[in-house]
Amino acid sequence: MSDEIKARYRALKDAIIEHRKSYYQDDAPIVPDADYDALEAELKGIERDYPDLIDPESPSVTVGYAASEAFAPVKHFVPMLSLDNGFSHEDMVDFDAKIRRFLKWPDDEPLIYMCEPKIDGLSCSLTYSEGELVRAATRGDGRIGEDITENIRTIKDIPQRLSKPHPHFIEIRGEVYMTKADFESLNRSIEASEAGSDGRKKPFANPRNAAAGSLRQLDSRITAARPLRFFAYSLGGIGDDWSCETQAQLLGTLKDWGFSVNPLSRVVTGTDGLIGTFEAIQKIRDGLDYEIDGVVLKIDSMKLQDRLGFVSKAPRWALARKFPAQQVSTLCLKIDIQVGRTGNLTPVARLEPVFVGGVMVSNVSLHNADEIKRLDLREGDRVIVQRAGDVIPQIVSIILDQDHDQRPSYQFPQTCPCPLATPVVRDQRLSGDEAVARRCSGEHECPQQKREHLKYVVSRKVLDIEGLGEKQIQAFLDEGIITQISDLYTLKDRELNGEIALKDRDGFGEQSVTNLFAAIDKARTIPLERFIAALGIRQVGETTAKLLARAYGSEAQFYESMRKIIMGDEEQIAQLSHLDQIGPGVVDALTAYFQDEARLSAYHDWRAHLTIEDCEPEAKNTPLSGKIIVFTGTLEAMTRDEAKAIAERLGAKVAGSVSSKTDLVVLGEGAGSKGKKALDLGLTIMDEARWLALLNEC
DNA sequence: CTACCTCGAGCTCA
DNA sequence: CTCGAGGTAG
Repeated sequence: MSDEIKARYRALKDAIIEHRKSYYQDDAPIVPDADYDALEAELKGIERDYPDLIDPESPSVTVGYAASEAFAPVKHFVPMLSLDNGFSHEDMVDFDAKIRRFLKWPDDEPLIYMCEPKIDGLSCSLTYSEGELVRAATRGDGRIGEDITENIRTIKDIPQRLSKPHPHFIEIRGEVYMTKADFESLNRSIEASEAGSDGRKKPFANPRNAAAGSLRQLDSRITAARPLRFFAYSLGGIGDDWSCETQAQLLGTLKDWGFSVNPLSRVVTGTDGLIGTFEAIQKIRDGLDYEIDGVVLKIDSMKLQDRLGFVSKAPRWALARKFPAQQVSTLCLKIDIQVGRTGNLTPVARLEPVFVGGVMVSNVSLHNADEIKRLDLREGDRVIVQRAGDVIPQIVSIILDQDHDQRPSYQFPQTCPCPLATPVVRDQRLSGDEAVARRCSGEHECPQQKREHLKYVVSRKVLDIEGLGEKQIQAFLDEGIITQISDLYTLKDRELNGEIALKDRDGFGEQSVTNLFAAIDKARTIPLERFIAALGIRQVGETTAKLLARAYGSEAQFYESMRKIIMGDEEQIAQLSHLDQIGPGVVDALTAYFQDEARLSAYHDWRAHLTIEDCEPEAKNTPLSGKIIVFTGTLEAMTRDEAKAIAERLGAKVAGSVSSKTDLVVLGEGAGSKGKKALDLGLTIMDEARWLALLNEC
């Protein structure tokens, strides 16, 4: 971080303090309010991007301007990652084996792990500057969370100030939770009071939701009245004046600083230790006064953690071993078919509502017809339901009762559930057999598909038209106010010339109409990738749309190329197929879309109302981006796996063998034929020392 | 998939 | 006060 930013930060801080003094104490402001606001905004921006700069005396910290600050986005200094999940002892053994392989760890030497109960609460990151709590944030997407500092300050388990000695800057991570006992008594008091002290009259569904709800409170006095607690368990960013050797040592230090750490955490040896501790914790689970959903296993040594690093979004050195999901039985009342925005048909089981894993479940996706066949599920069957992988409920099996055979086995409908009752079809796979998924053959004619498509188009992901939700869209379609996307853009004119009267509709008024028109006007300009995604071409979701947008750059290019492709232009087809991640399925889907007259005309109708922004090709940010690298021979400083992981993190691809497509060959000790081949092909070659030097540059 | 909080707007009744 | 919508969490 540059000294300029530090200097600017200090200057801003001093200026704001000065201005506040003159405003509040002398009642004689020396700058206009707007200028003052700009200073505060700039300070806030710097603090957001560089949390380690935050001075405990900062005006943003010392004065509680809570209301405007609540839930503002904050960047984590170090991202908050998720953990890989394990569901069996075997997964734990694999976890251990993978680490051994990666580290080339000697077979006769067990690894040391830390096992900690996995608290079922909300993860949270606390920033301390010079030992003072200056910022608390939710996890968010892992990179950017929400500012909940004022609410976190009300939690008695969390020290406002760290005991000494402490680093000058540190991010501490942990879990906010509520004990079962506190949850019960909170709910009792909510039920007892006519309208609770904070107005809430519905009891919470489970301790985690109670904790989550309490943290999202705008008025931190309400949060203060809720019995929240906190267990600290890890670090994010940290100043270089402090370090520790092991996770065990870290937990000890966290305790010294004044945090609660979970008393059940244990250092164990090897897979026997992992399994034993997991089982021990599982045994006492129900007796604990807080909910846990598994055990987190971590390599205890920080040095090894560093060497192991990360795979995509999760550390290689940790595993969340989950307890088996709770299972309950209930009745399957009915099997409905849902129509997706591209016409995919998904069966959904409607259940007699049942309490599983902390919530009432009444709908469960059945994914496809094969799943129903596998379960042999029939309407009226009793079923076993669980919430898998934390969230999504699923039907595990049916309970075979006497009447099961009497009930008709489930027949996937031959026609779409929509009023048009269009025939249901299955796509041909390239291999010749049929895909499992069924689809409505009505394409955009199908009213349900149309509704889903429109819902998607107005959603945040595409046009981001606020105020048009499910209800209104359904109503607009029902009454023919909108029949296709382009009708959105004529709403305003039609309102003005009296053709329609939105403002007289139920739930609409002067204001809603104004807001809606403003939102639609804003949606006249969209980026190419959103436009492509919004077309609702099968196989083309957000990821593929982005890929295509990058490849073609502009709508004109994209359209021109598609037009050529449907004419059978081999060159264009080849160009499209050669894009990374684009398979024949996507090519087919694009072809089908652009050959369909009706869809094409909807395309043009919509296009006519839009300004479509070109797509900038992504900047190559590291010297290794997109390069194909081959390692050969024995590397000294790191294992092959590590080298591969590092290279991939920098955007390179690692190949197993040398070819003319290879960009770079790294020669280790005793390199053989690959090195020779690379020489023959005249490729860029470097030894390990050069490679390490290159890494340092990245 | 469900639960929870917040917000804006409209509705209702004094 | 009630409703729909938007957003977050796991």
